[in-house]
Amino acid sequence: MNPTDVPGLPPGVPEFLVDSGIEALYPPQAAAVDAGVTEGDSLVASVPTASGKTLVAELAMLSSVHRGGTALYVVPLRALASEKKAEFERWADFDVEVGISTGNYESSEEWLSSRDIVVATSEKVDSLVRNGAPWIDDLTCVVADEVHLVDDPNRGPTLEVTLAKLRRINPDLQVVALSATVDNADEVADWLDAELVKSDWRPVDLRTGVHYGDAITFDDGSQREVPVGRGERPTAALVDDALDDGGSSLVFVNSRRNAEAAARRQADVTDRHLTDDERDELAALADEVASVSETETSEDLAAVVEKGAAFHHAGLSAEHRSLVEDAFRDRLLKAICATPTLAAGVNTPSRRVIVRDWRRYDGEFGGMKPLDVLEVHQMFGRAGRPGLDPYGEAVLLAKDHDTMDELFDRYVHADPEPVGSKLAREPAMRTHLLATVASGFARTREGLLDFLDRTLYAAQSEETARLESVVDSVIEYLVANDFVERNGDEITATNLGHTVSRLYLDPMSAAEIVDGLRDADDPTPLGLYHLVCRTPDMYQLYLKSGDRETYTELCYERETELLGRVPSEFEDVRFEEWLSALKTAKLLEDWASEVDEDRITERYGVGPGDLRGKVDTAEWLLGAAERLAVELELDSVVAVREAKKRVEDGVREELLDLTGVRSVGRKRARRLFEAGVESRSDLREAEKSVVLGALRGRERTAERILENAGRQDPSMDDVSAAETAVDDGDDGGKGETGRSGGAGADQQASLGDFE
DNA sequence: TGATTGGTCGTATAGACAGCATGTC
DNA sequence: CTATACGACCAATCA
Repeated sequence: MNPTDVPGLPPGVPEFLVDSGIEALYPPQAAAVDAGVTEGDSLVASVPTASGKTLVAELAMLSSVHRGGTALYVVPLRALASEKKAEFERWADFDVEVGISTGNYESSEEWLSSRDIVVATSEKVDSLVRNGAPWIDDLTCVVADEVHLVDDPNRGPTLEVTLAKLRRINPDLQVVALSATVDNADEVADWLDAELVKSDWRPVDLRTGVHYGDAITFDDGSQREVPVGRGERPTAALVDDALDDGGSSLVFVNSRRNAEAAARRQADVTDRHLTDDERDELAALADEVASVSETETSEDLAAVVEKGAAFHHAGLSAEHRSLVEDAFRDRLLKAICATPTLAAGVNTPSRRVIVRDWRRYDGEFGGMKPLDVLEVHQMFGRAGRPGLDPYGEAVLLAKDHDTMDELFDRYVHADPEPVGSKLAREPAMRTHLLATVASGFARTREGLLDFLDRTLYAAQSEETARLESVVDSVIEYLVANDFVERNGDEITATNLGHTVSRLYLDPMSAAEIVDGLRDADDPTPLGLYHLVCRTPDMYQLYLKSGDRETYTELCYERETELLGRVPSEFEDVRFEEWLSALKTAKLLEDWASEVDEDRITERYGVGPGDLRGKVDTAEWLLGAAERLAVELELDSVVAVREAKKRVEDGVREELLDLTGVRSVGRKRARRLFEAGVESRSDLREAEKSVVLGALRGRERTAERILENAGRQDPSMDDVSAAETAVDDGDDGGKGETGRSGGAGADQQASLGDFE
């Protein structure tokens, strides 16, 4: 089928497709068109990664827009949202405008409602529905990307419920669900009243196999010799072998530490294959990587990047990740060693994929648990770059013959697991039942059950008894915590319940916060950080060896600051969790006390990405706590707001006025303060030479800051920097800056003890 | 003698959405 | 209750 044969597209689009090299549709794409995706019919496409799913979605959305509608593209990750938005912007010439809406970035409200295509995460869509965004009612087409994630215990139910709500709001809505190949795609299609297109077709040949001894054995029985030298590791031999053919490698391992260690070893291999030009480019890239942050992670990454390899995991900052991903896509980096993040994230295809570790530690399982077939197949799916590689290879590693047989059975010749709804789990129910009541989708127990009948859970499950019993116990919980009220049969959300639903909080988090704040007289930042850290919406840090003692001690030392009653050290299982929350809270307190980033990452054994993540979540939760305090007219509002501002800017109290000035962050604010410029008004009146000195003689920066502070004459012409007492950043590892009295001083004492 | 190999022991274990209102060094 | 790999350390072995 040719693009010109596709009905329903805006004029010019088929020709545009042909011009951009798409002369014939891939078979699954043609099947989707035959099933009516461009004529408003719903569809489930269960096809391999990189087999042209995105074009199917684009055809559906373009045709829907052409008929005068608007489309929504739902993704599981923020990074994917920006990737897709950029991709869809190629339709700008056809008057199709694209907007984006995620937690950290959003096109403005009225602008968004004028878009033809909006890209958003499933949580954001859920939140938009809860907050009654008007344009949601006018949608004509929704695309759900990676719909197999309904199986995810944490986030799957959100996708499931959101799709159910969108369909209820608009019964004529066209739903296009894109899925990896799963066993029971037909059930998903039944649920969505959609046609099913199922295919194994791939544009680039994929060969999967197992390496054992000195060769890879592929699924078709063929072999490729890849001898492993004496003392050499199989992974290194495979990376080397791929490079001999001019191909890159993507290695999946099961822990961050392994990713970093393996990347160091691979770097020695990739280093041997570099041209002089590549070496220059890599040196520049390494500099860029190193300058992202002054942390060990940054240095370690730069050290391997220089040799053409990299590691990739969630401890990296967003900048690190995109630098690595882009350079790998540009074929500058020859090998990446990654945790499973990469398999689910943005598009990073590679000639060869090596799944080195196929088991991962799982605390609940109590040991090393084999990865799901679906997960491994997702990794396999990264092999082969369309248009660049003649074929892709995915290889598992076996160290003995039995393992080889097992891997063939378990992964190479196996079908992926069926996906199943996780909606009946209580944490998911808590959030979604409250939201369903609060946004008026149901007003009674029966109404709730009726709504739930539209979900995948109901479509998959014969008996509803389990669902009913979870619903009942969750209603009890919501009533007991004053989120909903019962009047006879009717269930309505209280004001508090409405607020919690709109804030997108887990009701259990809200209950914890409300309890803690009610108990609080004059809460300290640490007390508030601990409060939000022990909610289920915050992932806590692990306790490492020795941490138990450290934080038990800290817990007693600062017991008066902690909100609520400390669980008993000896009787209560919650004590452990209380300590992890304390460790996490302490990290936030360090951050809000201007401890350097590298100091924090080292002290808590986390990466810069984790630090950002914790700070981000704390910001969100403290913002929510502030709103709750306002709602309940509690005295702690001011204390919460200040604690929030301090994590947001990463500074002590006395710098908050300065960091309120645009382009002044934690570093510059501290330098200015130390030079005697202590507030926004000081900035307007201070001696210019002092300001310039504090800013290390950066004239442009100084001018910008003075201007932002509202100074009349910001010009730095003819001003020379004054000497300042501030030491110059290279502070010999002493992260804690600032000793000036006020609120900071009493905290300083315990900080010292903590070392 | 120094380099390489081989054993034990201790230790640590993937990921990341959301409100609101704007912007680091 | 459940596993495994890595790195650090130290001892044994070989050129």
